[in-house]
Amino acid sequence: MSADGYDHETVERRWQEAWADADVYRTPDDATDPAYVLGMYPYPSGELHMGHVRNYTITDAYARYLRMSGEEVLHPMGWDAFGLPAENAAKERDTNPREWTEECIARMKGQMESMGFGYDWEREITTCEPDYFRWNQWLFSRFHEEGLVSRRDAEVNWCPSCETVLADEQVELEDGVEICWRCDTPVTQRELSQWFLEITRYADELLDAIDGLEGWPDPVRGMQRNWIGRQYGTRLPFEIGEAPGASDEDDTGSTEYGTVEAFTTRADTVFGATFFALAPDHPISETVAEDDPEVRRFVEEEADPEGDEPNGVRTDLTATNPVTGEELPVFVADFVLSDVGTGALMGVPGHDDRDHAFAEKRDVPIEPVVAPVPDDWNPDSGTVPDAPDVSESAFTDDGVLVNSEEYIGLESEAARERITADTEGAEEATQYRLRDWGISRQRYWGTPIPVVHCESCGPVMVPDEDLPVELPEFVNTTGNPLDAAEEWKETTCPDCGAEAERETDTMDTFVDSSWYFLRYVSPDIESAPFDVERANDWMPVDQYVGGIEHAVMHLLYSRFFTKVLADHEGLEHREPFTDYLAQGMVLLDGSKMSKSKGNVVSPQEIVAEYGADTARLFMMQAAQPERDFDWSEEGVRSTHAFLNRLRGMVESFVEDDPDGDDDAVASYVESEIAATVAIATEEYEELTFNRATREAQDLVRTLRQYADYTEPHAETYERGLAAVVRLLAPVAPHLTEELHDELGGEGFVAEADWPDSDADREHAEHRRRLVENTRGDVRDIIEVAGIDDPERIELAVAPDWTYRALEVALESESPNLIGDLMGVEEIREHGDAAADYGQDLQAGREALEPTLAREEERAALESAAWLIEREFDAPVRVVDADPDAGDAEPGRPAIEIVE
RNA sequence: GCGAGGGUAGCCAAGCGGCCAACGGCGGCGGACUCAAGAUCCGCUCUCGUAGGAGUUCGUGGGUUCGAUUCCCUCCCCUCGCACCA
Repeated sequence: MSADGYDHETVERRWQEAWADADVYRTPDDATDPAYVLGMYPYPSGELHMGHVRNYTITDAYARYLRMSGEEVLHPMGWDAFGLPAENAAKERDTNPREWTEECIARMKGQMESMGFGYDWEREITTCEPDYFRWNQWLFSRFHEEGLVSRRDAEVNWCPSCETVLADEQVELEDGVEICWRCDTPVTQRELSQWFLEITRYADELLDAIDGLEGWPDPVRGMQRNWIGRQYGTRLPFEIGEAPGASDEDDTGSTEYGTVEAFTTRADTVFGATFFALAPDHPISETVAEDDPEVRRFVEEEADPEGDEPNGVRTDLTATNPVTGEELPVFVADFVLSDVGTGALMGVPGHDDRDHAFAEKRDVPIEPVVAPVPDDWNPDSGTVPDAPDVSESAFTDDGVLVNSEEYIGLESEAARERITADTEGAEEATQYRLRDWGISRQRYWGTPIPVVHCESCGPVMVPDEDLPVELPEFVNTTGNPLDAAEEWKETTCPDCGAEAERETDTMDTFVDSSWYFLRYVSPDIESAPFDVERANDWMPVDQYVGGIEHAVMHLLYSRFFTKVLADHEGLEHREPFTDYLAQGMVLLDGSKMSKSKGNVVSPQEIVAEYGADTARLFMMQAAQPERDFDWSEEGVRSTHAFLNRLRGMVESFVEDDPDGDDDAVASYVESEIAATVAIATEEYEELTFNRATREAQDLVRTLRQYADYTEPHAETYERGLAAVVRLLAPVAPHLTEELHDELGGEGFVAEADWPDSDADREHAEHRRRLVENTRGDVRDIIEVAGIDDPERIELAVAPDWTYRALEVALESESPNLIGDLMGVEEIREHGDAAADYGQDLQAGREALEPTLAREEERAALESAAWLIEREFDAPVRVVDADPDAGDAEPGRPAIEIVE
């Protein structure tokens, strides 16, 4: 391939070295509020894949654009270096995670450099290094001090054979049985003491502040809102007791289980409650199960919270409806989840689909208590709509209350408020779907949780001066290697000095990534995780780019950390990322590239064959950054051909300076250069590199046609080439660096000034359209008239008065224009022509648009005449139309073709 | 089920009230250049017609409007996220 292309390898290496030598991408510590452009740091798997290349080309192109525009730029890179894959790889290869990770990082860093990504490597961070993760530990202690850390039991997936905890992704489903991915042993659930960060305390702010994240895509904002899932409702107290006669032992037990609160968003349906249900692991269910074999059997064997069918078993208990006083049967049911609401609910089969299904199955009464609002509903009329038929399916919308005693006739919303206010013990309550963040991981390759367990003091934080708690040497064992590291575990209690044991869990790696963007600001600081003052100046990240798969967790955790740091560590920003771009996927034949499917295009191979610039430019022009697109070998080749052509043009220009005149053609090219620069700049601002690069490519075509048509004016032509080189520099940095050099440019193009242009985009687009329309008209006429060989072509620009008339028409508000038009002397004097044109304007009134001014139009046509001459091989003249002929209009010259 | 985003010519894809038979690219066809191939350049590429022109189109069916690919509603399909969430 390089036989007919340039030697990209040499070119790329030359400039990569030159950039490194000159520290082009360094951001000095004394920079003032640099533009912070950041791509999500990668997990060091060892291979850069297309998704990475796309992600980092976007940030690199944007960072380069900003740098050329005169901004100071912060564009760092690092490694999300902790995580399970390294641990597994180490086991397989009989090495240790550290070595493995280091090798991967070295390899990927080399690949990044070969792509020409301009990072400030002085700011590189690696989360598995003690210099980094000690601050995870330090932050954990700060969170603890602020009461944002708690420890409680939680269920985890446990493999009895491997003796380890499994992440959800490591549990496979086979024939409905959850098994360990490694040894196929059925997975069990285990309660372990886990550490939690109390993100729920920030739930309201995390939710409400989403409204302010205007630079985030709406779907992501929606996903976060959804994830937090705030719901307003009512907490209702239900007295639980044994049903009369259910037990012959005693009659006193009607309140022996006390009050259970149930959360509901539909307090207006409380009169329709016909049963009450408890989660299988609710304390009362567990107590009942001890004596009631049926309940025990259900809890232990039948309950299937994952299944679609609502199952349940009736107990001997009843629950007293706090509003009606009615005694409701109590079920233990598997669709009631202990971590949703209070783990107990009132069942309203008439107005809830799931309750309806359950009621049918267990033969529980179904009562309608809310009716649809009638079309002609008048709340003051005293009439009450008929109750709906809910025997077949529930009516789940809000409506008007029926069968609800004193609340009959109220609309749902009002009824909820009244019922909540009137009922003793009821109160408004807010529910969240968001849970506290369990960060304990029973694994080796992570940040040790800095806690010591002392028999008398309990869990005690490791004092700051003893941080970091480093990892012991890796041992290949079945369970958690930290558990096996006896010597490491053994320590003394920081409080009482007694013998104690270290916490053997490590932190979720999302902790690492929740603040890494702050560490780049001052990667070497030894006294704090980050330099607060500098972070206040440099943060937030102005443009963040990364995969949509992190739309919830990583971004939410980062927002949470940022808010905590703002509240307690002097950070003056409450949000980490101003603008966030979720880049689309690179597909192959319409489906996601994946190793397991074997449909992968390796960036390394593309770079070897076509070069980094081709790979980068192809990706950026293929689609908008947020869109998925298909990888296409054809597209890559045509991109490569384009770069070669551009290089050829620059070379022949340098070898042999043209000496054409600064004529009309040159002025056309000149104005196209200005238009291209203006439009491409706007597109770069918007990160729509596909449109920006298309503009640059179109300009190359114009320049080529120019040189093809005539001997170009050297200065104009060179200005065009230089503009293209700069406009493409952010995306194809190596070749443009080379071409910049060949054109005699000073310094690096990477540091050159972004071209400026005083062209107005709208004006330029009008001009382009005028030229396009005129060419099309000429083409039509030649075709229709059957002209084989035109002798000359005349373009007659409409007379002055027509422009005046258009102007009047645009401003006029009267129902008929003609009067307004005829009120103007210079129009009226053109008699029939004016009347005709006036009719046209009136007819097309709603669709009128301003055009170029007459002189601009004339100049545009004169400078574009060569395109028509070139196409039809006949001389073109621009003339003034006969002022009374009426066949030319603004934006539409009259065309005469002489055969 | 709920929420979000989509469905445009052979394919990808822009347009998001009048310049729309609908930008651009790919593919296809024809031509120029070449000994030839490639690259490059110039046309054509919904249907009928030599052409003027006519007809049928922007998921489906309605509606608003002088006028809809563009706005509103119904339904169908696709993608993504959430989901026995009380």
